[in-house]
Amino acid sequence: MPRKTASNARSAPRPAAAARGVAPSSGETVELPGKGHQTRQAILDCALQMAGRIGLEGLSIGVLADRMDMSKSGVFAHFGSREELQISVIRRYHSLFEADVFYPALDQPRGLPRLHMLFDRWVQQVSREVETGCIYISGAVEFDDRPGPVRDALVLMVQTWHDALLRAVSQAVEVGHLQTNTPAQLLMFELHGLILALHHDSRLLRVHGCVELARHGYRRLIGQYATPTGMKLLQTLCGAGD
Amino acid sequence: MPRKTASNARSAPRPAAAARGVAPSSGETVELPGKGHQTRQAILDCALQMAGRIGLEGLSIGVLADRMDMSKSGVFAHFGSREELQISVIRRYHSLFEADVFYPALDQPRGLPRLHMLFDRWVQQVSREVETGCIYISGAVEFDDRPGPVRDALVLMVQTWHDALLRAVSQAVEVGHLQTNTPAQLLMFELHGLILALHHDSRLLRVHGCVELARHGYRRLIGQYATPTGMKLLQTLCGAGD
DNA sequence: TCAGAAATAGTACGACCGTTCGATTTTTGA
DNA sequence: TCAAAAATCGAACGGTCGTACTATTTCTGA
Repeated sequence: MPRKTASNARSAPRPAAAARGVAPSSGETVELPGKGHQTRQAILDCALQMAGRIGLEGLSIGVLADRMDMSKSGVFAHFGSREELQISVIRRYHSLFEADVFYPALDQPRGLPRLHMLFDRWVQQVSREVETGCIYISGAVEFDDRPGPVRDALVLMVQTWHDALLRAVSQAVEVGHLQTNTPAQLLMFELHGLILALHHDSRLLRVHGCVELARHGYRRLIGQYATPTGMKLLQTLCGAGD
Repeated sequence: MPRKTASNARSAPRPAAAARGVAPSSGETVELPGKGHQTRQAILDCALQMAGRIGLEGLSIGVLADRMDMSKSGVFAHFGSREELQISVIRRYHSLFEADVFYPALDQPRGLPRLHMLFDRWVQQVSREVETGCIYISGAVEFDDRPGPVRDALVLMVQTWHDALLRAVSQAVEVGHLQTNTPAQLLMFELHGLILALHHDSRLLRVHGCVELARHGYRRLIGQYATPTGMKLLQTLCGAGD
């Protein structure tokens, strides 16, 4: 394979319009790179949906091409390798996750209100059964024992999200909604556990009302660490009941 | 494919020694079905290890045959189909799980002592990083969207284990270690979440000390529902320090 | 011991996989 | 408008997969 290497190195980063145009002259909705970018996004959306059902490892360029009414090589050219496709799917999920879960919560004031919205939207994201499953969770299981760039990309995204959540917890302590001796890392661990159990029970066991279980767990958890100020807020945020 | 169907129906349930000899004349360690059973078990152990790393979907009969120094068809004949192999692996994991986690805890008295040992051994089982990963957890993610006999088998095993754990919680209430108003289902959900978070953080993020996080979470969780009697027991079981 | 049964090997098939490469169509910008 | 560039196609390759079928070896029990 003498010339294959050179050719491969060329085709991988080059294909289609890879650059992210961030500042087009006319407006943000007009894509800078032209039509290639559009189809690439469409392919990614389709791939994301597939990956949510059968996993990143189950992604097949051939099946993807069929669903897109394109040729295999046409789809392939946008990514240059299956690995790049998988990474791109992860990145796409990340940006959708940010848009649906993270950014909206920034409008809430720091402390429990923001933390509450982060968790609430996280729950919604994970419990949407009809739609795309959570790539973070399925990817974690698929790639925890598979070193390589895909795993690296996944770890980066998950870590970023966890860091953001941990920051929200710390802020809740700073503004006096949670007690100063709150073990932030443990709290994060437990919140994450609630989400994972929700994912498991809703998708595998099809348990009825597991969304409520996750929410109750959250209330109990936060209630244990909340200051009096935080408790009042918590009751307002969660509505009536226990 | 006229005669293929008949031949297929024959080869699937027949191959090797399928029957489970439960009462051999000489002793329990002497296998009834002969040599076929031995190699079948050896294949399953190898497959279990592979599945723990790359998942049940990643299992390949060819690779399995290589590792066993056998021919593909030789391995294949023991199961009749890939699906049967996957199901057999799940069953094997289940019986190992029972032996390592469930049965030892039955020696403990009902209530918190037994529940504690169940959770403790569950933690150990999941956090063994070098060894086989947890098939329940990886299988759940792989098959939650894939109907079929493999999924059915998996759900059955997981459900059985959850039921057993729920029984242990109920008993802890009955013997007065946990308060009578303990929400058993929620407690189960939270315990399960701790395990899932442990699995995630130890394997994907490689977080140091996440076993301790899971144990702390457990202590906090049980502590919240424990009666005074239960609290004393809990402190004894967990050792010193909060 | 020796025939019948069980276990294993060998080979082949068709399907799908990711990837390459040259040809062709479509889009783009001066 | 028209040539250059980008996007897409079509065909083919080597590889792996699960499975079927036949032949051979190994075990087992009367």
